[in-house]
Parts: sequence; structure tokens; C-alpha cells
Amino acid sequence: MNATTNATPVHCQDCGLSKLCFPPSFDQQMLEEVAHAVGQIPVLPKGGVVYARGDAASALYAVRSGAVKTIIVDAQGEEQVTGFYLPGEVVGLEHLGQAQCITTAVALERSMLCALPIMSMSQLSRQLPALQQHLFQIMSSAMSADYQRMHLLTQHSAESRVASFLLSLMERHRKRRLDPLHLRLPMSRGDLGNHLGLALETVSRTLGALQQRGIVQVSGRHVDIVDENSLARLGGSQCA
Amino acid sequence: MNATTNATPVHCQDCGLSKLCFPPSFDQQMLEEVAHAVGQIPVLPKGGVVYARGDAASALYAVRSGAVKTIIVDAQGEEQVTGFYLPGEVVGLEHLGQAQCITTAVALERSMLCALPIMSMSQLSRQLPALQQHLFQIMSSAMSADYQRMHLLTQHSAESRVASFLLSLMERHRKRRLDPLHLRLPMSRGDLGNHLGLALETVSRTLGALQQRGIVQVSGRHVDIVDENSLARLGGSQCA
DNA sequence: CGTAGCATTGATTCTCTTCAAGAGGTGTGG
DNA sequence: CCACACCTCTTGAAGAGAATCAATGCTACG
Repeated sequence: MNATTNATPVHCQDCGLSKLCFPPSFDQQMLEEVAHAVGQIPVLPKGGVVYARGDAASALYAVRSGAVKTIIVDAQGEEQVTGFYLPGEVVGLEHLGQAQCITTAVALERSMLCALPIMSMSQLSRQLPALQQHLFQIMSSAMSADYQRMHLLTQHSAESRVASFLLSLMERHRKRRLDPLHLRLPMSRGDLGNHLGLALETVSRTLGALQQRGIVQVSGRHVDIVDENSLARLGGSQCA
Repeated sequence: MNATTNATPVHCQDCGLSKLCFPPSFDQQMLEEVAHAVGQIPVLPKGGVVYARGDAASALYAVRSGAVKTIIVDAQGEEQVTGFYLPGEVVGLEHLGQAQCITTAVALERSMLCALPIMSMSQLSRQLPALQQHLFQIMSSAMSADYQRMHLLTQHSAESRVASFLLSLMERHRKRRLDPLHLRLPMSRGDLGNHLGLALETVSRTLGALQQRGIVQVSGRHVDIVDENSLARLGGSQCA
């Protein structure tokens, strides 16, 4: 099944997230132009599938509300969480040049998404150099983030990985002008552990330890940052 | 310093690797057209730097001969090997939409590379939809490969990681119509271990163990595949 | 209010890392 | 052409960190 069906029109020019989905340099008119191609797909419940591996790669998806995870599934049925996506972020870049979806995208909670048809984006990007540039830019940023994460996965302790993850969430909150000190984790400990290369028990223990040391305050899926500096020190392998 | 300087003209239409650097659908004339933008940079000795983090992101580089690794360096000076590139492969995709290079690329041995200026590629890709498509395609393929590797890094044993790496090298040999059963590793055990998230000693031990079990025949940096099926079983987390 | 899924905590096991020593190979200079 | 030095790789022993197994507690939702 394909989520682009039943898309309803949207008005990117009125959307508070448009500066994240599209180049900040885009003016009202340019937004209007791309908005014609964009459509909002029906609300996804928790666990709802945006697209699945093997589906025709027809669109990118911008998260409007909620949260999405992308996964790959290996031959043994083992899942690997390849990314988490929050409002204003674009899911599905990894199949921009592909015929079929490589990953599967699943809503972590009730979520609203906009579909950006790949055909339209490719065509528009030929007319609007800024859009082409932007597509390359978010793709290369994603690659860059992936490299950072690889470094994290191969070189760092459980504590450092968890700290880094929290720091990245804070950074993403800042981009959306949300309070970076009060985080809500939309994913389970299992998904988080999977993404960080840790057992879910280890994630739990690590969060507990960070709380003990007065660095964060954990309450289920709510995390308050108490000592940002210490956290930064722990996750501190910023590679640039 | 920037390797695009002193580039000499090339003739992509006569290069055996052109089907790898550019869309296989490109005809002679299209190749000629892009070739005007492409230039070969001076031969790099072992350890030579193609580009370094912070350099202006001016070009992509196609490997003609030799081999290249890309690395990121964190605040503590720790290296992370983010990729290895063999002839016919394109280095530097991760800074296509960026102002500055994110990674550093280093020749693993005496290497020859062609520079594909980003400006020219962006412009050409507006005239040649197939080129735009191809750029997106190699970028998304790279992302896909990165995801597979993350899965490898987080979920799998040392043995499985090494096996997977050998399998991927075999696959790349096949693409270039080289014998996939006789591999030469252009990188040190240290670089390989770094890339796979293993200590160099573990890589060495694992290769030794695979040899013991009659799966491969290792002699320094030469690896002969003896039992491809067993190797495939060990590395067998093909995610698609 | 009860159940199911999610999260915490504890005890044990295991794989890989680290530290250390030595072997092999390569390139340079005598 | 050989000898030495340097670098890379191999191999061994000990230890650390996280995984796994297992039981209990919490929370949310029907």
C-alpha cells in the first residue's frame, strides 16, 4: 500500500515548519509553487506504516506532527532502526534515486505527514536551483549525521552514546524553537537501544546512572536536562 | 589545499570506468559533454590527501586507480573511517550540498583520481535529467549501504562483520568484472578494524579463524575466498 | 479494575578490548 | 646484495563492559 493515495492539498506557505522542509530562502511564491505538488496523507495511528521496503519509491514525507522511525529488516527478521524523525524533518531521502523503498517507515505515535512526490520534486528542482541545492543539502547532512553515528557506534561507551543521543534531540528541539531542556522520547527503550547499538536494559541502566549523577531527570519517556555541561562532556565527540 | 587545481583534461568516453561514474545509459555524446567538466588531478602518493575537512566543497572525485579512505576526526583526534573507495567509485558525495568538506579523504596507496566539479555537476544535472537521477541514485545507494553497515555494527559478531566486509568487496569486484575470489585489501588491519568497529587485533584473529575453518586463505593483504557459501552464511544479514 | 506492554533492576556469562611480546615483511642505506 | 630499522601483523593472557537471562514493578488503555 502506498500512503500518497488520498493525499489532501496543503498550504506550505502557512505552515510553521516550511522553513525546515524547504530552503529558508524560499519566499511565499516559491512555497506556493511547491505546495501544489505537496499533499497531506491521512493521519497515521501509532504503528502505522508510511511506506514499506519494496514499495515503489514515490514520495518523500515531511513530518508535521508526531514522530516516525525508519527501519531495515534483515533476512532473519531482525530490525535495525536507522533513524528517528521529528516534525519538520524529511523521511525517505534514502530512496530519492531508487525505484523501490529500501527502508520501512513506521509512526511511533499518532502522526501527520505531508507527501512530497519524488517526480514533482525532481522536476521542480530543475526549475528551482535552490530546491535542488536543498535536496542535496539535506541528503548530505543526513549522510554526515550517519557518519557521526557510526563513530558513536564503534568507538564509544554506552554512556557516551546515550548522552550524544540526548544532545542531538536537544539540538533538534532548538531548531524548532522548543525548550531543549525538556525532552519527550517518542520511542521505546527497545527502539532507542536498537538505534544506539545497545540492549534495552543497558539504555535503561544508563539513563538511571545519568539521573543518579544529577545530569538528567528521567520519568518514563520524559527527560529533563539538569546539567547540560556534564552531558555535553560525556557525549563530547563532536566531530566538527 | 585543494586537489582540483592542476587538473588535466580527460576523456570519459574512452575510460573503462565511465559506466560506473556516470549512468550506464549515457551515450558517447553525453559522456563527451560531461568530460569537459572533468579533470584528472595529479597522482596521489600513499597517504596523499584528496580533500580535508573544512576545505571548500568544490568537487566530487572518481577513483581511477588505487584506493581511498574517508575519515572523520573527532575533538579528541580520534579517527573514524567512514568508507573505502575503489576504482569506479565516487568519493565526496557527503558534501554535495555543503559549503565545506565534512570528511577527509586520504589515498591508501598511489592513486589516480578525476575531479568532478560540483558547480558543473549541478548545472549539467539540470540539463541532463539522467545525470540528476544518477547523482540522487548514488547518494541514496550510499545511504543504503551506510544503513546496512550500521546494522552490522550494532547487531553482529566480529566474525559476521568481517565476513560481510569481504562479501561487499567481492560484490564490488564483480561490478568491475574482476575476479571476486581473489581480493587484495588496500587498507591496514587498523583501518579495517576502525571501519568495522573492531580492534585491529580482533580483525587479525577473525581472519585467522576464517582461514582455520577453510573459508578463506589469508596472506597479508591478499585474501582468497575458498568457501563462498560459508562466508555468505556468516555475513548473511543481507537486508534486502 | 485488570491486563498487556513497557521499563527497571539484579546476577551471570561472554565476547571483544587491552596490554604485551614477538614475527614477518618491506624499503633504505651502506 | 645484505643488514638494519620500521611498520604491520599475529598471537597470547587478562580484564572490562555490555549482553543475556530472569524476575519484578510500573503505566496506560480497554
